[in-house]
Amino acid sequence: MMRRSKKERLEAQGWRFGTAQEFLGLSGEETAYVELRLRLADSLRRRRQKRNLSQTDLAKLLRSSQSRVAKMEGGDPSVSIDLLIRSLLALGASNRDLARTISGASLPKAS
Amino acid sequence: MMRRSKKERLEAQGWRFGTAQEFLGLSGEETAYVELRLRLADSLRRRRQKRNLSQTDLAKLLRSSQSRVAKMEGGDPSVSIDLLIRSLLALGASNRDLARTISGASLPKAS
DNA sequence: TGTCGCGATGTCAGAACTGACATAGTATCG
DNA sequence: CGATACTATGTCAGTTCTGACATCGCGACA
Repeated sequence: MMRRSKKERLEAQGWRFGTAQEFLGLSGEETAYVELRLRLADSLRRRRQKRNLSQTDLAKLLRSSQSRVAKMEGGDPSVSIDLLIRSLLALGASNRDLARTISGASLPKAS
Repeated sequence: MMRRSKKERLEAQGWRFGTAQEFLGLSGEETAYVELRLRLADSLRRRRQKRNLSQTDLAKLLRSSQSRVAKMEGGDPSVSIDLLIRSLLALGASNRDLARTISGASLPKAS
């Protein structure tokens, strides 16, 4: 499939945010996908922290595990967007919230 | 996991749109998830049709199969949001487009 | 120093998803 | 009536994702 290129792996786990096309040639569609993942990941971490939950707490809430939460927040390529979205919803995000995050409004002022 | 309840199956494949909480008791989070899937599915079909592509054409474009495209558009529970999003991106949707779709702006005037 | 809480990373068995194939149901056109 | 084009549905082997577990690093605190 088109999924899971070495490029993406690098991009996603190397460093979280670089905003853009970076130095490797990804098609617009691929960058959009990667950025989407990272935005959701960021949003998840933020929501969790705002609630003063540890990753372990959140894991319990999601019926998942601390390690997976860490991977979600870290933008690990082994995490699907599905899982990110379900987690955000579980944290009380609305569809509108998701939309905001996805379109890039989620990083208004970093920490 | 929280995924794939019989309810969802029914909801998702029974009939496409009912807009709301329907008669089965889904939590807000669950409905949001289901609606999200359906919105993306609808959006995909619309984009494909706007381009005058058959499901087979789109399948080729996505390097997938006609049957999977049919399932994507039909909101089949066996299709992940991941795949829907990747497909929409492949059809040229931007993150902003996705956001619009997700927040519900995607059904302005049906067919 | 020890240990406690928190987060990151690697691994793996089991669950979920995917492409492909077969097949069936429509509608349109000679 | 075929034949053709398009979509829907079921199945399944191969791939990907997921939860759980183990382990490591780091800072705080006594």
